[in-house]
Amino acid sequence: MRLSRYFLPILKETPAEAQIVSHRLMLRAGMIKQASAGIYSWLPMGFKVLRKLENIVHEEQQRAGHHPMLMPTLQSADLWRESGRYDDYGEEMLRITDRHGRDMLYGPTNEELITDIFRSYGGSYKQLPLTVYHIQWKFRDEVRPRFGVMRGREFLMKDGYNFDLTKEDALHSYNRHLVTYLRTYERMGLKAIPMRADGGPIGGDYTHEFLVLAETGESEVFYDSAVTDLSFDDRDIDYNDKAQCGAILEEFTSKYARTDETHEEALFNEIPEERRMTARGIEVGQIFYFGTKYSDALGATVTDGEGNKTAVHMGSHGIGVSRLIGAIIEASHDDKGIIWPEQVTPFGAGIVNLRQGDDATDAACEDLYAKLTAAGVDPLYDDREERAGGKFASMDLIGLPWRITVGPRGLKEGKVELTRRKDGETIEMSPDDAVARLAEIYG
RNA sequence: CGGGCUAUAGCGCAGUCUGGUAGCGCGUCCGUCUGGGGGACGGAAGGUCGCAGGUUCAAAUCCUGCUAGCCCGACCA
Repeated sequence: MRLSRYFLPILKETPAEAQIVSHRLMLRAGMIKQASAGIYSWLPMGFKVLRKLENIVHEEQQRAGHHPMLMPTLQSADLWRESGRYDDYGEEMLRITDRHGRDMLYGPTNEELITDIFRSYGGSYKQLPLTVYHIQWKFRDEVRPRFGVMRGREFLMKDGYNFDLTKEDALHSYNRHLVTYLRTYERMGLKAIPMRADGGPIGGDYTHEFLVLAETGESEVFYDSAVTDLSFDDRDIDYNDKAQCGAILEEFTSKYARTDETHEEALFNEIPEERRMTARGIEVGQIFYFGTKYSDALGATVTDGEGNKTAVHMGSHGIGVSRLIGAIIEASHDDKGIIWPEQVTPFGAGIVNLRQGDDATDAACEDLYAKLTAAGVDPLYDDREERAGGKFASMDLIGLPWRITVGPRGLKEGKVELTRRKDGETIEMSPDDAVARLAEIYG
């Protein structure tokens, strides 16, 4: 992409409403624009990152055999009356009346709808196990939306639902989801720690939240430092292997790690003192096993091998996809701007032309742009009539992991500079070497 | 939902107390010089001062009502 042709409204000054760093940087980097309280438009670069996150979620869900689908944002109140949650959910649920006077709602989650779908076609245990999911906009009418996309009212969430014949099978689904989540967050360059959680309005005894450690996190967390040493490292997983998934759950959840909601001081104090950590975290996902709560309420049954009707065991699992962008920025930035992990960066590298209009420099940049594009690096070429300082500041702000700096001085020696955003490390090399290097990084 | 606050040009702000022809910085557009970390100079465009009503010869400014947004707390993916 040529920056001169892109829609990237970079702000030099911070809009007054933004308090936390991810919100400020997202506004300044031209990723989002507030439409009303807690509701945002996603501008091209923000949308690009959002799509990348969605893709990672899709890939990891489908790798585990979960099926993508799409349910509507608007739902009928009838289903929610049937489950009893129409009244329980309270003011957070946005209620709407259509022209016929029918009560509708903008879905805050989809347990009812998916259970209704399942029961409509259900019947045999032979269909099980089944896990379906979708990535769809949700609405929760927060009393006080804030922090940009971190606590919006409208937000993009991946929510998945598993249907199993027995509790044992459903717990395997639970474990399997934990594994997919570990891998998903790792692929986004995030360290998200599973912590024992509270069921909340969705309910259920088995539930873990995934938290990204960050100073601005909304939850206070308590954990054994041994959990942050754990690393998933792209293991080869057989998602049907109950023992393997169970072992991973055991490995990642047996150490103490809890939010303030479930924290128990006595248990915490059993950890050796030097490993007792208190910090703040951003919740980016949660998994639940809630048994037959919804299948009982809504009559979602299957016929088992002996001809008896039995309620299916269910679980649900969510990832706050739009919130993740905020979480990634909170976890990865400096005073100059965002520092994107390579896995989710909107563009693989930036090309900074220090002397726009100089024939040799322009030609070198064009050549780099073409080669990087061909190599799949997806470069952003800053071809604006700007001075060097402005271009550097813009690149630092939007936070692409790599920058190629092209100027007449270096070109005389046949060199450009390759700079890593994370630490500013700069190496001079030939343009072709820079292309090869980036092609390898993103290959 | 309790408490606090804000609304003036695309963004950040001053002007409001004490009513009298709406300003600054950044950004934008044009030109010249410049050219490796937000450069200089010259010129230009851009505002029913959140909305409605009232007081007044005169309202961004005073009064009333409304709307939107922000912050702290309680609550939440």
